[in-house]
Amino acid sequence: MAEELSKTYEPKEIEKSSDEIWQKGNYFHTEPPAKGGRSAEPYTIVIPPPNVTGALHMGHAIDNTIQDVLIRFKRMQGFNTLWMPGTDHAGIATQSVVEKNLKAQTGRNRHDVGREKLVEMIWQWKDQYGNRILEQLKRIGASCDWQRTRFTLDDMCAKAVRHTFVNLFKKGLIYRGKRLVNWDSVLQTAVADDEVVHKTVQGNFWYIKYPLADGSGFVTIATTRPETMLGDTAVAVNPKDNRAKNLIGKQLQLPLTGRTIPVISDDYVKLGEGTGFLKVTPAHDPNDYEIGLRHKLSMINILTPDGKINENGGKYAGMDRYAARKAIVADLEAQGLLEKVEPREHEVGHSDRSGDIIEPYLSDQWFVKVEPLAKRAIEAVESGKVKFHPARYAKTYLDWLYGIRDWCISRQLWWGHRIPIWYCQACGQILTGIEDPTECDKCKSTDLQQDPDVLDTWFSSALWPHSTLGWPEKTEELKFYYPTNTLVTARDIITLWVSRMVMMGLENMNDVPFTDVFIHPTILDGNGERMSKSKGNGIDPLDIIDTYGADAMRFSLCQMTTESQDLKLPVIKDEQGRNISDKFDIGRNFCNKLWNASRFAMMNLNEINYDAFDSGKLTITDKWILSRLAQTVKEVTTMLNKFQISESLMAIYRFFWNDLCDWYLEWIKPRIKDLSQKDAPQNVLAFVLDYTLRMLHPFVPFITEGIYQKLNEIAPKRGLDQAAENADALIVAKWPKDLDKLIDSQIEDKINSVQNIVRAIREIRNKYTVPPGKKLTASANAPADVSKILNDNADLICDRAGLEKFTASPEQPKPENAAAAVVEQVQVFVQGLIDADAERKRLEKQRDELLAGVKGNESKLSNENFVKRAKPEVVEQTKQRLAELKEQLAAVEKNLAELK
RNA sequence: GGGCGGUUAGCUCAGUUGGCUAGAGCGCAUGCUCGACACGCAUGAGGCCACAGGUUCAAGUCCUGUACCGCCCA
Repeated sequence: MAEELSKTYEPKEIEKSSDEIWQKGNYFHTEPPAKGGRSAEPYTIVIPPPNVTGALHMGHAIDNTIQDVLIRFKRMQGFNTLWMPGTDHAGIATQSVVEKNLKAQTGRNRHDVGREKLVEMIWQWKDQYGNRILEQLKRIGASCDWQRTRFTLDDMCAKAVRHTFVNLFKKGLIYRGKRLVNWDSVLQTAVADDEVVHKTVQGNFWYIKYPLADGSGFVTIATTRPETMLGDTAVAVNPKDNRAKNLIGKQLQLPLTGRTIPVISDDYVKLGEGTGFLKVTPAHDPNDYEIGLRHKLSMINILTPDGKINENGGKYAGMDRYAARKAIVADLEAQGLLEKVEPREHEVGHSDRSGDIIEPYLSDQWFVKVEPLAKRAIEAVESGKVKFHPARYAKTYLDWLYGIRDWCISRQLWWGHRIPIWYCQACGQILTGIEDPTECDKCKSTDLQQDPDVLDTWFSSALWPHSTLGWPEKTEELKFYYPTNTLVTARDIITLWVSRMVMMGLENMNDVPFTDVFIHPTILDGNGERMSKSKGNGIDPLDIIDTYGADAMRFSLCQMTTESQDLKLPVIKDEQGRNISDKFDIGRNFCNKLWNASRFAMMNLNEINYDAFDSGKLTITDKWILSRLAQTVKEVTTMLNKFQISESLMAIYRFFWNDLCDWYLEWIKPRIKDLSQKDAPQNVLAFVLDYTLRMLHPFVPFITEGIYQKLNEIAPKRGLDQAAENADALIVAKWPKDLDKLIDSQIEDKINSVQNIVRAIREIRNKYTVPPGKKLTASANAPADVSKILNDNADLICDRAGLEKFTASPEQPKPENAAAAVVEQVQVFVQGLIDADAERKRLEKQRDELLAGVKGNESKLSNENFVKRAKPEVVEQTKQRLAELKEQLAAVEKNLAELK
């Protein structure tokens, strides 16, 4: 005999026991059919690899909950499902954490300890904290195939990176060039465009005079970065600028340097803006760089890698760039060349990682020539091979790819995939290869030196969907699971990662990496701000799990996953001072309700006898709940396939709470205790509970698994026409299907009428504050067909409305001292209630509402154009509606008149 | 500067291709310890759908503009 469920829902216990069941059954693991796996259609998701030394935050929680919902749904539908987990080495983030620690603990920097030692330290750090986040993901129930966990720096991924680099290099798609890069002077590395955040800062516009070399006057330029004048190689004007036209070609004396520079004309200078004269510093400004190329200007670098002025800065050499700015301004002022200073707000790029102001900096970098790759990636989305959900995000992706620029892939870091390029020290030849070269293929020298830089982390992440499956080897996994199906991620990563995966997938595999991209909302705090550690407004998912339970958190997150782009979670503090949010109440309340409804079921299913059950003898309520179940299954299945996470969950919520708990469970209470009647409601209840658990399982896996196990003990045989196949565990139970034959709209209409009568009577009871235990008598005046339905189901009405007697008939007059209500075509009379004032108030309110409805519909119908142009069925509907309203109005008015 | 969103009940959000009296959860009010559940039950109050125009018989929904908020790209 199975024991009863505990009185209150204890998430911790059930999370533990359910997880044990899943581990024991090894249900998360999968193999392709060629290696003994289930032969079924594949369904694959690759996890967006979180930072290996990161910690779980709400973004991970929602992202991975959604992936788990999809994977569990597809697993139950019978697909051979693979959810590939893993982590990303996060080059800059990880290295800078270790460097910071090193500095704090020993005062040394990376150059003090050297490359080999530092990399060793980072690996140690990774071994200590790496996978912490994966352990955390397990707590939210992520059913990843953990046996396949990958890391972007592991051998399998490294091999893919090497092959990709060499292939692209040989195709001429990787090249080295001197380019202006975004330079982070603190981390001393180039960073990608997308690692630069633009912030508005308060600065100045310095107006500086540049004298003409012939002494005939001067021109004035304005700049926010006066120190860059040390690298100026021209001053530009717009060719159509009449004031400046005659100066084109003349020489200027560049102050503080002793150099002369020409005045040139270039369209880039906008007419009528600023002073009309633009200083050109090709080595330290992207626009000036373009101008420099057009006019073949020399490019003078004035900075050292750590942000100081270099030897080209004359007397300012060695000064920090901001100290130099002060000194230069002071010197200009002393020489009378500073015209004025204006405070000015302007945009300045800051490093996402170090926070330092980014300097455009001319240096040798490796680039991927992206255009040919981008072309195919654009085509993949435009042709519909890759679909975004919601569809509007395709535009973000396409806009970025249309305007794409070459991708700087080298990083001056030590943590990452080292660039597989060697320079021959004897002849300068550049070598690469799948294997490390030992001698120069040109001069046979063995004096080779590898490029010190590593690759951008996104380079390896871009390969994730195929590298994790074993590419370049033609593994069974790769053959079976690639292309994957769905990628679930946030919108801020569409350009950075999604587009690059599509490009690389097409390049290496000649096929897209996934067919659907689901973009979920970004989680913000109650003020609409991004959650972050520094702001202290972040919510830790583990705190939520401790407070509410993992299922409650999942439920709430899914319930909030609509098509909106942001998801606000107002933050409150709990007693321990932790950040939580009462938005999770809905999930906790739901889980508690599910637990208790199941408890009720278990308490009443002990004597269940499947063999005595005759599905031909179902009552109207049995048929009704089965119809509602079938309808819900249909909707949920459709919606989940369209990524409508919230809508599908809420459909189950409404079915479970508003149909099953509010009505069906109450209606069967008397029957289930009656030995002569109990077989039908018990078996229907077991069946409905079973199927409800199945539908809910992807969303709230722990609690549903726990309840399912109990159900298997208590009611091992269950089903309708035949006993259903029970699974050992809910996680591998079959997703409900083929229930459409149970949908019966006539029965649903009948029960709906019954419910409306019950609600009307309850309203009267409430208005008259009738004690809940007091039984009343009620009657109804209704057309013959409706009367029949109501009389047939009088016991259902009496049970739920607290009546001892209910009868309906077309001739029923209003009894003395009765309160009256009008519902659809029915007048309900509740006897023995005699508060004329309250009654009048209630009826007058209803009369006013009806009157408004009548007027509205009448005015529509008196409009010729409406009758003429609206669709006939709409006109017909309106007429019918008006007739109904008028009828109800008449009934209400009659009742009002009789009150006097 | 360019692009994409958002603005609906006190709060957080739904609202399919325009068409019954615009919905949910939380919160609020009133009444409820009847053997599943007070993390609950019943009932109720609460909306100029940001603003201004336009299209249409009909606009929360489509179009134009304005304001504010957010994100992405430069």
